[in-house]
Parts: sequence; structure tokens; C-alpha cells
Amino acid sequence: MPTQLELLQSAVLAAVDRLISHGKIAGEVPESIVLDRPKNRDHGDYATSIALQLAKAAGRSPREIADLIARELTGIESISSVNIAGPGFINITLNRATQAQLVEVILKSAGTYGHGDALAGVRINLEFISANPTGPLHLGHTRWAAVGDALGRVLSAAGADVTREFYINDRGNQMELFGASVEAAALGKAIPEDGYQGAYISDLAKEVISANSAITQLPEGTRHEAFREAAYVVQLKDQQRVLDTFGTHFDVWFSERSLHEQGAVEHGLEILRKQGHVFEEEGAVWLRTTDFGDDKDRVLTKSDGSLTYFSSDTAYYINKRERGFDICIYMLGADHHGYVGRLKAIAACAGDNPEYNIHILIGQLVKIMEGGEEVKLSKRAGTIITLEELVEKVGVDAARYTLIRYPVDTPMVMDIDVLKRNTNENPVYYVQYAHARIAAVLRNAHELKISTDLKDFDSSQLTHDRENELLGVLAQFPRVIATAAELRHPHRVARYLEELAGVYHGFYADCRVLPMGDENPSSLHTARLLLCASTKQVIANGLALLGVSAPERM
RNA sequence: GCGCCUGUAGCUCAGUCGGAUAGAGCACCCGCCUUCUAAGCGGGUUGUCGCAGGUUCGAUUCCUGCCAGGCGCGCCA
Repeated sequence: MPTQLELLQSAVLAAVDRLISHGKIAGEVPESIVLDRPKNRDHGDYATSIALQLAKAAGRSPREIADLIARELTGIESISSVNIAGPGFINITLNRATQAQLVEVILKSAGTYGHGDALAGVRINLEFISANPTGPLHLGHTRWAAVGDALGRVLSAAGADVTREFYINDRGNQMELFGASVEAAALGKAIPEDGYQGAYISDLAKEVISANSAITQLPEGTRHEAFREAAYVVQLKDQQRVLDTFGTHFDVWFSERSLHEQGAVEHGLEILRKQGHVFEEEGAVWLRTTDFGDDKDRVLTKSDGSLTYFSSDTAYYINKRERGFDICIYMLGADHHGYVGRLKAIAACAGDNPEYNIHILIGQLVKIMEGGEEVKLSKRAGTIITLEELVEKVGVDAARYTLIRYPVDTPMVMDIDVLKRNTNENPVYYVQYAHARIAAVLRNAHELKISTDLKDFDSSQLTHDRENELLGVLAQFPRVIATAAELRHPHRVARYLEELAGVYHGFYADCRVLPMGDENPSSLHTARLLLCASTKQVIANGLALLGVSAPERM
């Protein structure tokens, strides 16, 4: 069911098309028409600068062209007036009753209102967090846990087939150090140099021993491996448990080891050789990533025959593509932004389009304030804040929402004290409150037995400025989702919800929804109730995309 | 030195196919609960959109240079 906005866009486009094909103005027909919501309400419901854009090619003044377009638009039922303003803006005011038919669209589409097909048929692999299984998830991972999950939901809502993937770095030096650290803690020995400190190591040691008390009696060689494997399993399960409580779900937990076990590295190397970007020098095997803009070439196999981490990266990328993903999205911390060039080069070396098949998001770091001061995060000093601790302090909804509402390339500051407050310094409550408020109105309406049946909906009742404004914002939702998906900007959904909640509160203050006292229920009451219901639906849909709850009561 | 990100109100930050008078929250001041949730609403105050050029009918937005801050530049993982 097309929305009013879509119908209007095609109407304007058709008008321009007619003018050009009839030779009334020169130039080419644009692909689409951009309709803005003017900031100033006097400028109508929608505005377009299309006449200004066409003026140059047409060789005529923008106002003349605007005038021609405006004339084409007269007589369209849903439009109540068309005005030309300023240098040649076309301001369109909609017929309010037809605009209000949006309520029906929303209530019929329900949970899928706003969803679209912009990314239909596109298979996306969304990789995020990918922490080492050698410790708890900390604040840096938490931003991705929230944003990555929300982005996955947004991409799905735009029609993409999304697989969320967590890459487990369960191979290499860090794993050995981790195993050795837990082993040392279990045996009461000193943690090795460069090993993992932290109280969680001794907790892990205790847990490993209680599950298998004979482990300390094993001969040294097998004991070391046994500790590493047992601690790995416990730590990974802990990460999975914490993410589960945070509402972040993964479709695939991909083990780096399994990549090596299935021979993916050799296979990847073969692919790259065929593409002709592999060479040998000084006893090592290199990938010529400088062919595609990387700073320097990268080593795949070291001169001692062992594999670099980079070789796993190449194999992993190729593996993803062979599993059928069109686009591989990586979400990395700012401390890894040096990887962007080489990752893109991997795609190019594998014969892919680095502008399409691979997309790397760099997330700036999160600072945290508590008690008015910045908490310095340091593994060594033991002042890391884990995801779990953050949730204990502020709750899942506030944590997720706050992390999501900023673009990831902005360094952000989280103030724990603010997040603990139940005031609207906490935008999540502002949005949730609007939802709960509507839920209360609907409950009351049910008690008063006022019809909320769509059959009784009379769109011509909704003529108040506040109603019009609210409808206008509700109409934006599909575009917000499409843009958020296209730009990988889930924060736009949060910002939109804040605007919607604000406009709803304004409507609520000026438009009485339920009958007062012994007033008889009228079709205006029903119309407003259904407008409320559709607003509630959109807030719920938006919050669902963020993985934040939409409470019925607060 | 090279590369990436950031620089918008007192504070935290929005603002991408370039559009009309640059926004929100917080903070500060003033109003609004004898009927739907005041976690709310209305009004007031606040700007060299880092600086300087360029492209354009039009630039916070695009280009160049500069300044300031954060981060990164291993045959480490």
C-alpha cells in the first residue's frame, strides 16, 4: 500500500515528465523527486526545489518552471494547494482528509509499517564485536553490541537477508597466554609476563577445577592444553550469556580455528594467486595490497613458514564471499582503523569491488563518566568496565539506547549518573513514555467502549494542525528506515523516535482524545484514538529496531 | 612524516543526493495538573556552524590549504 508521500512523489515526477516530453521545457527527466518537510510550517506540508535544479538546463527562470509544474499539479485530489515561493520552491499542501488515510496504512501494516524492499535480495554478512575469548566483554565491545545489533535489524527491515556473525579469535598467541594465565592461577603460581591479570582469571581457574578436579594432576604438556581449552569454553559461554541478556543475537559464531581446519587459508591463497597479486620475497609470501591503495604490501606466510593474522583475514573474507554474501560489513574500533586499507585491498585482490562487496565501519571510542569524572579504562590497572557491569548500573534499555543514538564515528561520552536517572535527560524514557502514555489512553478508551475499529475511521475528522503535524512525521518513517539502512546509520531511527515522541506530546497537550465527563463518544474521538494507535505502532516498530522495549506502563 | 575520525549554543550532541530564518536535550528564567500518565506541554535567553579561500542562483553540507584534539601506521595478535 503506497503512502501519501510516495503518491505525491510520483505525481510531481509525472508532471515534470509531461512538461519535458511535451517540449514545454528543455532538459532531462530526473530519476526521482526529493520532497522535503519544510522547517517552516507556512511553507506547506512538502516542498521541492526541483524547479531550481531544472532551471539551468531549461534556460529559463526557476519561477517560470515552478509555475509550469504547479499548473500540472492542479486538479490532483490529494493536493489542496500549490504555492511558489522564494527563488522557485514549490510548496505543496495536502488535503488533510486524504493525508489522514495514513492511519489506515499504518494499522493494517502493523509491525511491518516502515519496512521496505530497498535491499531486497541482497545477502549481507554483518560481523561485529568479534572479541578474543580471553576475557569478559568490555565497554568497547558494548558499543558494537548495541549498534551492530540495531544495524542488523535495520538492514533486515530494508529487505536485506542479514547474517550476524561473531568471529572467535580462538587461535594464536593470545590463546596460549590466556591458557597459561588460568593454569598459573589454578596452580597458585605467578601469572606469566604479559599474561592476563584480573580477578576473572582466578574465577575461571576455580570454575575449571570444580568441573574437573583431576585437571591439575595431568602431565605438564596436556595440562596446559586442557586448561586453555576448558577456560576457553567457559569464557566463550560467558560472553554468549552476557550478549543474550543484552538482547544481541548472533546467527553464526565463527571459529578462527575452524577456518584453518577446513583448509580455508590455503584455499584463499590459491584464489589470490589466480588473481595474480601474490609474490614471494625474502622467504615470505606477500599479497600486493599496494595495487589497491594500501600503504604497504602485507605478509601472508612468514619466512619461518607460519601464517600471519592477515592471512586469516584474507581467508575469512573469501570464505564469507563463498558462502554467498554479497556484502561483508565489518564493524571495527577506531584503534583498528589502520585495517581499512588492507581489508579493502583484500577484496580487490580477490577480484571483488571494494566499493560494494565490503563495507567497513569505524567506531570511535566511548568515554565513560561517573561521579563527575572520566573513568580511565585500563586493563593493567583493572579498571575495565564490562558490558555486564554497565547493564547492572543502568539497565539494558538505557545502555542500548544511549549507545545507539550517536553516529559511530562520533567519540561519545556516557555519563553513568545521568543514565541512572529516570528523567528526560535520558531520551530513552522520553520515547518510552510516549508509548506508555498512548497505551494508557487506549486502555481508558477500551473501558469507555469507544470504537477503535477501522471501519469507523473517518479521516476527514483529523484537521487540527497538531494532527496534521503528527501525520506528517508518521509518514516519514519508511524513509528513515531506508536511509538508516543505506547509510548504515541506525542512530537515525533513534533521533526520529525522539522527534515523533515530541510531536505526539504536543498533539496530546492540544487535542483531547477521549470524551470529557458525560460527553458522547463521536467519530472525532475514534479518529483521534486511531491516530494514537498508529503512533504507538510506529514507536513500537522503531524501538524494536533498536532492541529497546516499548512498555505499556511506566 | 603519512593516513583515518572529530571541531555546530554555557554543556552533551543532531543536521548527505547543497536549499528558505542552523536544531534538540540539559542548564537558566516564566507559565500550565478540579478529567486521557506533569518521565509531559507552552513561552523566553543562547551561535564567527574551527580559520581562510574556491565551486554554485544558493555551502554547516562539496573541493583545497591551514589550525586544534583523538587514534593508527609491525614477517604482533
